[in-house]
Amino acid sequence: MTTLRELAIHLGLSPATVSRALNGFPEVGEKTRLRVIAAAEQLHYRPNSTAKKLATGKSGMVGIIFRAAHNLMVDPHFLEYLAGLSMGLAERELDLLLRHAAPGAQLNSYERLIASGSVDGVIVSAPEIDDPRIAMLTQQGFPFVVHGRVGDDVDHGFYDIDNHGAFTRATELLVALGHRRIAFLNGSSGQAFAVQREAAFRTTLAANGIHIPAQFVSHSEMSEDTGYHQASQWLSGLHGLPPTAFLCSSTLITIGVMRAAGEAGLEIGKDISIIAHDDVLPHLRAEHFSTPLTVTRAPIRDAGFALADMIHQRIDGAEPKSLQRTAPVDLIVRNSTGAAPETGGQAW
Amino acid sequence: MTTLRELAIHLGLSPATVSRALNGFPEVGEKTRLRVIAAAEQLHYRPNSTAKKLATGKSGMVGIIFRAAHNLMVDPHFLEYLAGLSMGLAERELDLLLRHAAPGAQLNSYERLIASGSVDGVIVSAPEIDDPRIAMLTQQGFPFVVHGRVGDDVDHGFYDIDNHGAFTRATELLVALGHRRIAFLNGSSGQAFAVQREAAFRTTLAANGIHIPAQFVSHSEMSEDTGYHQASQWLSGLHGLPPTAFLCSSTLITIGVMRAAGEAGLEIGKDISIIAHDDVLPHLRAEHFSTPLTVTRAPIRDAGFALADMIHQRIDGAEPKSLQRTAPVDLIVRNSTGAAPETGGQAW
DNA sequence: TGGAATATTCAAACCGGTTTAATTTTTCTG
DNA sequence: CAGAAAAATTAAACCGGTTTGAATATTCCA
Repeated sequence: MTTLRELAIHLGLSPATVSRALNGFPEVGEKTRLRVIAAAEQLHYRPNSTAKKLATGKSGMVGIIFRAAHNLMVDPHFLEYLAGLSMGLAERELDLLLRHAAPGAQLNSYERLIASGSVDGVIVSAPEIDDPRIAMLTQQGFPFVVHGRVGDDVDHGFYDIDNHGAFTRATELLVALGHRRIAFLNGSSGQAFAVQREAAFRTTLAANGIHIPAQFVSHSEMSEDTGYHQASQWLSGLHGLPPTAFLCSSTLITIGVMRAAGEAGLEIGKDISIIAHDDVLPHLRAEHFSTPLTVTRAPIRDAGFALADMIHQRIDGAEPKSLQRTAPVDLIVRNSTGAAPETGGQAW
Repeated sequence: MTTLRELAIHLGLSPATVSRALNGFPEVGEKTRLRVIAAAEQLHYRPNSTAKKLATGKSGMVGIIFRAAHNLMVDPHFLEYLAGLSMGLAERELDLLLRHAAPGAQLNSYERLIASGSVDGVIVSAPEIDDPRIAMLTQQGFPFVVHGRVGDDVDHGFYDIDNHGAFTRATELLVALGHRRIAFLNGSSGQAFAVQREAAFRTTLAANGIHIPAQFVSHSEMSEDTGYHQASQWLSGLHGLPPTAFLCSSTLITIGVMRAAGEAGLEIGKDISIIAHDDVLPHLRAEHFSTPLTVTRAPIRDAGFALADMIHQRIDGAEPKSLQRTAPVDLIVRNSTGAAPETGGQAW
């Protein structure tokens, strides 16, 4: 490994000039700069990133805590998100520091990460409404951006999709199709997005004079399993008349719902309608399901990409308030929705 | 941010002693050590990781290049793998540096990563048979381990599953069930694992006197889409008699195959048999498919976990040859396999 | 109690860059 | 061509730790 000093000696220059030449400072003579660059190239000189970090005080890294545990399923959406994030960061010459922390150790893990100076900024994912991580980061004044919105007037950067608009339109569509018994399979109750979606759902139904009993709104981790079990239970009719429509917070849940519907002998789009929110997992394309799904669509990869830009700007001193973005969501009608069956007229 | 120097002044000690006290060196007096630790605690002292890295020459990080591109699907297996890796690394106080690089820029990206001194070691994923990354890393003498085996007698650490054994047994099962027309949906032809699996497949068939025409072995990215298209084509009969059994290199491919079979009106496990390799994606459980799948099973998360230990040992100077492990694979028979239909007796 | 052996502590160099302040070289002006 | 201004270069300090080699305290033994 060639060091800057060696390179300087080789050129008969001082380290200071070499450093400046390589970093494009204007006070270096043009002929000198070319000489330095050529020599650096020839000797395969690569500045030691650690030394650079120490001297500049910038680590060139953005941290993200990977919430996982031995028996915990990791959310596949996270990968798409990570893809967007790492691509966006790479374009800005930033690296991603990925550290694992068990669910209970999240806050402490963020604290240690920033106190050690390993990263210039962090990304907060899957925030809850009064997320302690956000409180801590705000209090410390450390650069961060959030994936998701936890309030209308916050002092940090965030990227979110228009959950309210999306779930309002989805609910309106079902109502327009004559559905009166609509069950909602939502994400975990603490999650900010789940709260927004449920508010949109309830508001829209209330505006149409429809009441949904509490037991027909479920909150759980979004997986095929939970979708299957919840839908099976509802369709069994043991807890009241079965729903005629399902609103699902993810396509993963929907696979389970479709399995349950299939076992119950129901035809999707006819006996039962389904709308899912599609974060766009490339290997799980809602348009290719046995019944192509009606969805509210917003690629989660875009979120990662946008957040990469935001954290970069934030690190460079941009005002948090200027880094708040809510992306629109498309409602795409396909075959999984249809008019409510005649037997569906009776409300809960 | 408290620095070591400040802490030393506060204690009336030299930085050297404080450093030693905190790092557990034996030459520090016991009472001094306690005093230092208490003060560090009280002043919330956290050693600056960058400075530590520069002084020790160890970055405490392991690099991995994330192969992605704007229009490129990222393999969902990668997330499970990453989960295992980051958990294993966290246990060893190592962080993961994740950097994106487009498919064509992989080698250069690895070179820059190691030349900059950002990481102490790297993980090589999805190797091909004569992988230039492996050649480069070997030549540079840089610590690395590989996920997958590229040869029988190599000089680097690796973790692989017993692809040969798994696909031998899977093929034997199909043959024993009377199948003579077995199609194979394999991974991309360059991939090391795909080569191993195909060798096992062909060897086993040859031992049983069965010949499979080249067009019934496909090589592609493993997704639902490719599985669907390939299986549809084969089942159409345009390219020869349709297969009576499918061997699939992933459960993702299998979803597509099942869709194609459904559209062709075939009952899985009766009209047609399927065996998949299951890397165990928690949100896509083969035992929960509409027809529970017969699989060769090896959780890919285990690979990440094992590789974390290996790269740690390698960084600490372990011999590469001592870090080579091949994990066994279970064959689990469920409902997607059955006796070949009478019409299936004719070989290709 | 003196001197050697042992246990602690410290000053200073070092890791490999960046950056400030000072110095030397070159160019411009009268 | 002298002197001032501008351009180019450098020495040295610095980022915040670790580590070597020397110095100081303490303990041990005769």
